[in-house]
Amino acid sequence: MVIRPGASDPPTLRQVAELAGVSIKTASRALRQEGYVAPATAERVRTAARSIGYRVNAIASELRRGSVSTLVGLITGDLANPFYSRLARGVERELHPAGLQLVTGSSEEDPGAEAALVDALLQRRVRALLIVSAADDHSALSDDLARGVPLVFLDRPPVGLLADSVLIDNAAGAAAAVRHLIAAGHRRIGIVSDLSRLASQQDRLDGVAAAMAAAGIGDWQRWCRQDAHDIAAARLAVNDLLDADPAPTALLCLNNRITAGALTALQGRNGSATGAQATALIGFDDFELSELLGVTVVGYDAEDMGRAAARLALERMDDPQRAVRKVVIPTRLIRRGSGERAPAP
Amino acid sequence: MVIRPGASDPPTLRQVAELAGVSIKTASRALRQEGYVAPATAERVRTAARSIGYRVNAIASELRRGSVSTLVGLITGDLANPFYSRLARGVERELHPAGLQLVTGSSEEDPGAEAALVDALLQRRVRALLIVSAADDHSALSDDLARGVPLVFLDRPPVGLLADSVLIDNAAGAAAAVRHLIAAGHRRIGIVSDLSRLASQQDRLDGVAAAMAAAGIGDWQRWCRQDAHDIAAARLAVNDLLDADPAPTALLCLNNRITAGALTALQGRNGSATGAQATALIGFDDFELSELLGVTVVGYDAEDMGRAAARLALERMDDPQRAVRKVVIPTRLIRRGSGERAPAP
DNA sequence: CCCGGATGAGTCAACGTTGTCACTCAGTTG
DNA sequence: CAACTGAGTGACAACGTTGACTCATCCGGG
Repeated sequence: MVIRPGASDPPTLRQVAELAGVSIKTASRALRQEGYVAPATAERVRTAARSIGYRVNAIASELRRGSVSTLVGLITGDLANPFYSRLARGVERELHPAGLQLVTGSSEEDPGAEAALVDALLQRRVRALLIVSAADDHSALSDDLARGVPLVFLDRPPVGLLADSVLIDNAAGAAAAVRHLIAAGHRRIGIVSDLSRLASQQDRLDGVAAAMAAAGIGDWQRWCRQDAHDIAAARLAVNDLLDADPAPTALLCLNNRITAGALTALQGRNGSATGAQATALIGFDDFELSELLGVTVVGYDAEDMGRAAARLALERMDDPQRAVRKVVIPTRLIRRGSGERAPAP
Repeated sequence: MVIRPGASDPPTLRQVAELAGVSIKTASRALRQEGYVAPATAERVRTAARSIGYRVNAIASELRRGSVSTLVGLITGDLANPFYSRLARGVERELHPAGLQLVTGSSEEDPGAEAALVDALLQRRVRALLIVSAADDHSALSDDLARGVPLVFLDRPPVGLLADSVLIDNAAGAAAAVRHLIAAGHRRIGIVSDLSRLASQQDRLDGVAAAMAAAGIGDWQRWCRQDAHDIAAARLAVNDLLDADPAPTALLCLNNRITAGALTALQGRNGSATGAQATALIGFDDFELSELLGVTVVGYDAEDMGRAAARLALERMDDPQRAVRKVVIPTRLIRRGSGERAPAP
């Protein structure tokens, strides 16, 4: 036995009851305001509880009530990415009024780590699981889904599984951006995307392809660079594109990190990321200070995505049998200058 | 009784044991790799567990083992603020190898909401509680602290309580910024700060006062604006300052939101936030794209703060009796141009 | 050949709470 | 005045897991 001075066990209901001179059950009733307790007794119990700093043991309480916790799990790729943190805020704000709490975990985009997290959260009997998945197959979760654990896929659709999801209208947003650039006179448009295995990136590329095809541009893939997963890789990819001959006159960056990398690359070349002579630029995902930088983006409300996902989860808790739903978050082209530049003559 | 088709209870150890034809305890031993189980038996148990999708019930397990969860609580003001989300990432990265999980909650800077969150997390028997507190008194937590719950205060020090903390070297950072501006020739320096009740803001103002005094500048408070809690308020405050007569020739913004507001205000006035003729500017807190914008800042490593806090918590779990520690995160003046501009003639 | 230790397995209680049932005692009703 | 009602209270079991025991068997050494 290890002696840990200063570390004593928290008070239990039994101690409160003894102090108040009642049975455990009466103490429980008094604290939970169940009724059928004489006002004087209830007051004695409350005083006793306060005096020893009693707090119900949620672990015991949950076990007794059938192992249903008040926790909801959220798995993302990286807590510090503004997109994910806005998602998280939306989720949290929607859960809070329902008395639920958020447990977060980062997969760092690693399917193995993600599976381990899912497992840990389900062991903890979370009430629902919201997940921005890095995995390319989710059939392993079908048992849990069948068992009634609300499962909501965010940003990337479930594969091999029928579950609720909240997705961005990726293809439409990317297509609109391409059309916007083409309308400004561009024909050579550099496309930079993140990991090609991510469905969201694929969808954006599909949108690009559709818009290019509609405009009769066949060789766009010459100026397409994929798998730029961090800012540094994006910068390299953009520099590579701009060194091509002929170089693209416009850039479309398929997520916020890539846009940041592109801005850095452009600044390195022109001395200014936003100079009037610079290459036209549209970024997918809005970002802080994008307005200040005059960057045209394909925006959407990330916090609202989180809220929508949380709502889907809450609704499924109420009715496990309802039809599977897919919420599509619309995108909006926000013109700020960088996407409206005509190609250099 | 409510019928909820499709929602069945998750499998228990007892079911695994029955299926494998062993006792519950043997099943437990096999799954937990405790030893003293014949290889063939262990394999039968594992197969049974897999076939029915068994997952230990962490709630029951934790109760049995003394109500110690593997959760660590983190309370911040706003999940989506990049400062907090970096903190969270640091915490999470340090906790993960220790097998602990992060539960997050936002107080929205409201002491009442914060108290409710603390209560909920302690009811859940979190292993430790990390908190960026909006409250101005923490003596209510002394019971829990005495009971051995590791409590770590982040960014803002504990009041009325002796507990571990991780603080930024606010006064030194702010003083360095002021000295830097003075060295560039400025005498009228506008200061904009967030809620004055926050200790971190007070400390930064103390640093400002010290540096001003050392330079013999006595009337600096003329150009000091407080309680600018969001970007819009900061923009207003900065505009107000720049309309003063005489106007300040430099600005020091005491957090990241204020800097964003100031940049917006400057852009509104000059057409460009970074134009060479603009007012000099230094921001406290580094931010994404600050390099791109050429903004001089007082920076520090927020992720490292989170890691340090998590480490303090882990160490206190090992030794509840160790002396209270305060980790001070150093700041660094990062010169990017905006803080090096001389006053307009 | 018997004893001691290692191995494999099972029984039982307990963690702290809450749902169910049962009991007591006033007060009311017929 | 017996039967009934309901407020107030308590005893007990159970949630699912695991630690502390116990028990049987087998094997090697003295």
